[in-house]
Amino acid sequence: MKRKITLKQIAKELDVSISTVSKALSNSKEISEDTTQKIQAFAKLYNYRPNNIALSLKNRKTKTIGILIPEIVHHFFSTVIRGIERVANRRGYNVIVGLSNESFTKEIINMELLANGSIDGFILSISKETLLKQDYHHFNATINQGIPIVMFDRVVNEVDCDKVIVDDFKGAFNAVESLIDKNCKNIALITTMDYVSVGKLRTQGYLEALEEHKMVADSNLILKIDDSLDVENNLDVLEAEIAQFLKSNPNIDGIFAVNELYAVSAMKVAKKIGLQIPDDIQVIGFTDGVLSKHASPSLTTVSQHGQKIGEQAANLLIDRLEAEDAEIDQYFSSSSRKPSYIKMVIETEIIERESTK
Amino acid sequence: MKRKITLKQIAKELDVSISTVSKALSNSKEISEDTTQKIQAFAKLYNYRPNNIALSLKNRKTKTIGILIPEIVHHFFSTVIRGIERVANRRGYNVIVGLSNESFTKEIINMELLANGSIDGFILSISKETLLKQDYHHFNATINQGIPIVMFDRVVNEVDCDKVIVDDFKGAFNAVESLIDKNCKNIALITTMDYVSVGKLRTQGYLEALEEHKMVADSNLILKIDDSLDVENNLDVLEAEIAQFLKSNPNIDGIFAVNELYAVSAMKVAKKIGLQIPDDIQVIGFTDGVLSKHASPSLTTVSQHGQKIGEQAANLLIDRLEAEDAEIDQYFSSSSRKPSYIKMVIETEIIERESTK
DNA sequence: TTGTAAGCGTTATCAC
DNA sequence: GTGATAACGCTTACAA
Repeated sequence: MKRKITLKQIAKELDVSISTVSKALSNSKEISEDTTQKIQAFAKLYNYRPNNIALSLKNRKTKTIGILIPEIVHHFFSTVIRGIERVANRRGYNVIVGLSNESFTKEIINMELLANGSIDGFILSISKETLLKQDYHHFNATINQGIPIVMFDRVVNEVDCDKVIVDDFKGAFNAVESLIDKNCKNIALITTMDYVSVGKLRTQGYLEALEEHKMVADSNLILKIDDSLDVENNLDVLEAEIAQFLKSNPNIDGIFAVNELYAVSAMKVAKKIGLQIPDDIQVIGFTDGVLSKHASPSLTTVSQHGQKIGEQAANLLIDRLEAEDAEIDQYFSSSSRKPSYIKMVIETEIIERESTK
Repeated sequence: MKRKITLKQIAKELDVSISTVSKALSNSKEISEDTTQKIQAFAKLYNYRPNNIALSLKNRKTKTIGILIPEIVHHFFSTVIRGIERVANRRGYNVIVGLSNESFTKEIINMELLANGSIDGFILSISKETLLKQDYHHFNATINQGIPIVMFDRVVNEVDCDKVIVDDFKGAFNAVESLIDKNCKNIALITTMDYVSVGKLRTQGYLEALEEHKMVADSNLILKIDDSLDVENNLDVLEAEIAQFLKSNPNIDGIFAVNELYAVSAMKVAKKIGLQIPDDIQVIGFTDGVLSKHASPSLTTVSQHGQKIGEQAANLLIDRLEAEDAEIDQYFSSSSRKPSYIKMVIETEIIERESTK
């Protein structure tokens, strides 16, 4: 077993100094043609690669991005990671992943762990518990330490940083409007509790669309799912709730659900109680995942373009990191004026499938 | 913006030496009660945290695991990551993710990138292109450098390392046997090309089960999908192929598919051509993902327990990493005898749902 | 009880 | 053209 070779060892073998080796390998013209040749050949032979950790320590930057998300077994989030990874890789960065598992404490622990030198900046989406607690001090603390953050999807005004979001409001608005266009008269909403900002915004989009079209919002047609039920693993509970809801509102002829699972479950229940989709009832979901594509009938959805979100977030973060560098080079000071942050909105798009006419 | 504080700064502020600070913070009893108190208070006030990178350099270990997988937008792989992250975190490790995107070259690049000091060991699943090329030198090179690897799911005999696999053969065998028990007489197989080892093993399980029950395998009943078609994004092609297959073999009354997508697509097609599931035709898939759970009818599958795979892989890797440490401590040499590797088999389990009787 | 110094692997500055 | 030295932040013999 041959451990990785270091500059020191090369220097010793070739009987030159470490700095000569270092310079030769970076093609410095301070070093003679001859020695450079010799050293490079030797290095190649022994497959020399500079040690990342040493470089990180020296340069005070790690060239790695910390991703902090609530959950990874999740189509949207993993799509975002793929986007981040893609541009990170292209721009010479690595990606280190932490999962908060929707927990406030785990979010903080993970954050502090990575902030101690392991990463140059964060891309994150806030955990539900944090949103509920409305305690964002750890984000601000991190930013104050000089570690930039880019938030995506679940973002919050209380933290001053770059953000990438989808237009949840407009996405929902368009979805509901499209149901109206398709002649739905009694459009139901299946949503989450309000503290999840995206749920809230989508609800608002729903309400606004109705209003815009002079339709009265009926609170009976709004079903708020208590997701503390861990619905993902209690499908029966979810379906029972929806069944109850549909039965007590037989006039419903359109459903807008704020996520894929709710939409698919609604279709399932609707079929069970004998409704034809899309003839008796039309359904649109939010988030374009595997479920939508493969459900039967396949589900019309509002696509969030997760990969694009990830790509934009990564570009935003890396741009900022590299701008910092430039600034330090130029002014020998990074503590100058307060930076202004960007809020980037990714357009949603309705993907028409079989669940609507 | 206050950058993170270092030992040096604390030392200067408190007018003591760096080593005194270091010792005080680690509660060394070399240092007087008094100074320890003072230093710890100060450190707490300024929220001192040791710099990970410096520690990594000093200790020559990073306490981070490199995960290298073909794809992240994938239920199985993300489940495995979740498992890895869980135990890694518990045992004080971080997780850095690289995606090969099924490409040989990207796998190598990623591997070399991370192997230069960024990680202590790898957990990986081999890309399709690598399997096709059968070129595994980069894995062996990494291991020879003293960086341990744990492979999972897509593994290969040519590389000597710890492995965690599911019993693809037995899983398939059991699935087919269960179809036989449920009175299927003409069981079809929908599988991948042979170079994907898991596809091959599952195919063997299918054949063996038939044989064991004195049923003759009919090559007409085996459909091999050419996944260079990028079937995931060409559902129509896939469904057309399956439709063709089912129509030309109307006697099929049971289907075993080596993945979820094939199974769900088969159900869709079957329904379209008027077959009742499970009455006319029963279906079992492999890999228990979201699709299976939410398909209608919901799909009976062979569950792979991805999270458990991840957990075992992480434990295996960390055990080995920490065993190395102990060895070095004991013998001042790690180049002793050749280690023996473990191949851990995770049992599969059939999850009965509506697609079988 | 405290401090000095070496070392982890690099690069950059400066001297020879 | 080459090499010594310092520095990145930390730990740990070893000296004082």
